[in-house]
Amino acid sequence: MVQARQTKQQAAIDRVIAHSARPLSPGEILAKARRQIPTLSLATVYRTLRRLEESGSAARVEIPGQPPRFESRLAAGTHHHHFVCQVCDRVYDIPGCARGIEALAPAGFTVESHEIVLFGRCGACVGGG
Amino acid sequence: MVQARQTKQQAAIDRVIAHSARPLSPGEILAKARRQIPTLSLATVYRTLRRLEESGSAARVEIPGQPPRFESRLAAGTHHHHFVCQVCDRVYDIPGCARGIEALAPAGFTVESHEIVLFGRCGACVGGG
DNA sequence: GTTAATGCAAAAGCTTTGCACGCGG
DNA sequence: CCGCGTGCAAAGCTTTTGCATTAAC
Repeated sequence: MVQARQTKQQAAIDRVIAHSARPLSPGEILAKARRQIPTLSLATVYRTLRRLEESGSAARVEIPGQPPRFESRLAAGTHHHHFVCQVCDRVYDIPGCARGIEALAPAGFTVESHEIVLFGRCGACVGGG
Repeated sequence: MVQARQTKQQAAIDRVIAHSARPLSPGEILAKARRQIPTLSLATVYRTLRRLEESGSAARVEIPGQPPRFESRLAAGTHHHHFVCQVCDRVYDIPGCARGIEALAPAGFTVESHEIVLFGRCGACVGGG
């Protein structure tokens, strides 16, 4: 059912996400993609992100208290979590995962997935007091 | 510094949160509090929630992908996390916490706080297939 | 009597959607 | 050519804010 057309807008958005080392918000994606396609609209960014998300090319990253961000599935790889620097506001990918975290669920509950977000100071901001 | 006036709106909102076993959204809080104060406005709910949050009486619970909810500090007690049932959409408090979770942070990073959300099926929904 | 808090409504973000046109296949 | 994808603008939602009034102290 891939009636998807390979438009340059979509390609540009895909490229922006793939090239980013960290999850980007729709606005950031728009700004970066407009360097390639100045007429790109925010609506198209949202529509394309939804499509990328559904097709599995991009993953939505929800940081509590912040607007949604998106990252490339390719760049992100597999299961991982996120670290939010409260100083520079950057969001980092964390490769590992806490084993046995599902044991936290009450008896009789079934855990299907989980989300872990660490807040603190990144390496660049720890030194800065 | 406490120039706060003890209004019945604030008291009602506080009561609603304190009596709830799970985090409530601003809209839910408004609906419940209006049973006591029919003229209560949503704006007041937001303003009061902000005050309660600042004073430490209430805590904001951010579930990724969902609007913010609020719970009572008193009811919630201390450090805990949340379980989101993907069937009935309820949010449960989880008493425990994964020890050593801060070790996930990259070297040189400082962790100040963290957020854990489990997704799955609650006890009531596991049986329902 | 002061003045913080409220209620209404308008405003401000962010995200979605309707519609006509253009481009991809 | 056919119709999906785009761009624009308007609509929807949630949250915030301005202002006059109300009520707490």
